[in-house]
Amino acid sequence: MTALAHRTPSQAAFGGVLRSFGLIHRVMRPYFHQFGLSQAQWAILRTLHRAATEEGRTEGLRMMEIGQRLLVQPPSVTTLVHRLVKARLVRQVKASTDRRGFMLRLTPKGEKLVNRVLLAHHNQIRLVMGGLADDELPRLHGYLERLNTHLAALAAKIPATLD
Amino acid sequence: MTALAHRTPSQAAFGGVLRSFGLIHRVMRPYFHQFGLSQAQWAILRTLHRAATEEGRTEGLRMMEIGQRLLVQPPSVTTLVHRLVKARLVRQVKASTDRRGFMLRLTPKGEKLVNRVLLAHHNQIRLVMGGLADDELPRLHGYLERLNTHLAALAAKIPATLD
DNA sequence: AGTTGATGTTTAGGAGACTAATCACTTTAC
DNA sequence: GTAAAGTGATTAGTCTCCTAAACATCAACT
Repeated sequence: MTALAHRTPSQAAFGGVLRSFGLIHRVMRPYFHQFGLSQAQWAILRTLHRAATEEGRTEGLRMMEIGQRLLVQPPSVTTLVHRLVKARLVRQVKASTDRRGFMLRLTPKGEKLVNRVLLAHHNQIRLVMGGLADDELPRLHGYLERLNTHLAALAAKIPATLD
Repeated sequence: MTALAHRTPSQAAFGGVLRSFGLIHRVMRPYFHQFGLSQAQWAILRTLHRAATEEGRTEGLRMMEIGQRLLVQPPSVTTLVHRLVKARLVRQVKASTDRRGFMLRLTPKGEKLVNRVLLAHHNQIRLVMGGLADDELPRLHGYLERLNTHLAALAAKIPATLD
């Protein structure tokens, strides 16, 4: 009918990101389920593992830090971590200097599970991203990185307008 | 420590998509909130509007069809639509031929709201995707389209293995 | 020392997503 | 024409995420 039926480049790319996420979620859910994990739970385990092995944060991470890295609010971290603690994959270590909070670390059981997942992860991610050629992946990543920098600035600005 | 700390191109691009989605969600939530909508509710209204105006589906869409288009399972559609019906934005029309289901259409109030959102939408999406130049957006979209085709094939294959 | 304010986490309540099971109808097959 | 299989939608129960409000502790100022 009208010529406005066509989507602009912005809208097409925007929709592409949303759809990619939805499809990735669909593919990754059964994968994580193999290990008895959800995507959100894996994200926390991986974050703790990375902090310990790649950043030397042997004392662990605070709840808040995890939330910031995963773009998730504190209450979400609370319940998620609570389940992981019950499953003996994560433990809370009292910080002697500040009795409000504590540090989160992987238990030996948690580390073992993370290593088991990591063994399969390389191939799984390659499978998921297999629609693109080796020289295209860095370009896609480059676009997304710049988009994400822009989005982070936008996201940081918006809550301030509600004051 | 180890050389394995670096992420592969697949992992970097994969993480980029997840982060883009998270940041987009953060930016779009308050935007939709202006109109009293959530992102999921808007997706349904927009889907019904597109079907009616661009596809000539004046009779409306079935619950199932909405779920398929939005990559969402039937129970999610049920509760979401129920709220929109209560808000008088959507109505269920009995299909005379099949008494199991019904067709969903926008009410006049719903159409008015969709048009009001669409007025702002162009600019909002441009703002969100503003981190990229005009000639980059189609390239990003191209990559995502091919990725999504690949992912859709993967997603279609996986549930079959559970039979 | 004692309020005041800032910070870290939890609680309460709600929306959106899922799976598995159920209900209501249609269609198919005997 | 009735039983069986299939299809459209809902219910029940769980998980993840949110905002707003409470709670607990720390820091700072008088």
